[in-house]
Amino acid sequence: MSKATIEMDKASAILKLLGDKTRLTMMKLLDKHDCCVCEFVEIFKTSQPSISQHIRKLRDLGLIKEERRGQWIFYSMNKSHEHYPFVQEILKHLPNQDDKLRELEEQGTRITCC
Amino acid sequence: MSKATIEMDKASAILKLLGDKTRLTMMKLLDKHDCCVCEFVEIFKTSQPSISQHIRKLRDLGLIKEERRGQWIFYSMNKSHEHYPFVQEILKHLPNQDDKLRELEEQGTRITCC
DNA sequence: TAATTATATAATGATTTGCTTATATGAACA
DNA sequence: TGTTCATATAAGCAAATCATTATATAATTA
Repeated sequence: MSKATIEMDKASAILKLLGDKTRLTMMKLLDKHDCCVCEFVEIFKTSQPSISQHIRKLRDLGLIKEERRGQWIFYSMNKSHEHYPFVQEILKHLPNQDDKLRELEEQGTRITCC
Repeated sequence: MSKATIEMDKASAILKLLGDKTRLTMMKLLDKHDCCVCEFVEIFKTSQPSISQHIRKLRDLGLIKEERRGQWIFYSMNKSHEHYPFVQEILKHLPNQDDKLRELEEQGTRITCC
């Protein structure tokens, strides 16, 4: 029997995390691309600890996965999360954020770092 | 031309409001029923000012409408809000909350008040 | 093995949030 | 017209949030 609905506690916790512009943009990006911390630092023009803390919240809820590749740690959407369909539905309504990654590529920042 | 996506600022602001269990439940209820403040006070077992403040936030973003009916002020979903489809999509994933209103009816609280 | 790079965690502080109590407003009714 | 009822607003406070700086950890490279 498939899970049609989410408990209210779970739903509000997820929405709370997505209710921050930085995290919401991260999630939109992660839905299509794996990213590492240094890329987010570049994109959001903020400190590395700040990014790490946003990531931790998303990871604590299991929404994203972590994978070390050598020196770097890559994050990706956890598409097998119980409530990924819910998250995906939300992300679908948001404008594509790929321009942010394209900027990095143009700067060479993407390649340099990861 | 229909608006397919929401600006990130707008989306995160909406999600932030929905990221609170009380407001999320209110919205789920309001999607099907008009309610007045006193009903919410009963349902959420909290103070009237607390409910009023949650309502104000939802109203400030234009997500709900206010209508005075004599002594009472009724709130309802603003279904013509630019981003109502987005909100509705989210609410669709949540469990029905009608039992909360049914309880009020059984207590007589719903009828008494409104 | 020492220095560097990428990231996480800890500690701190300013801001925001969400509640509470107290008070104001506005309609209804006796 | 004064009292009551429903709601809003104001003020105050504790807890949560989000950034920052400082430090720790773990892999890489010289």
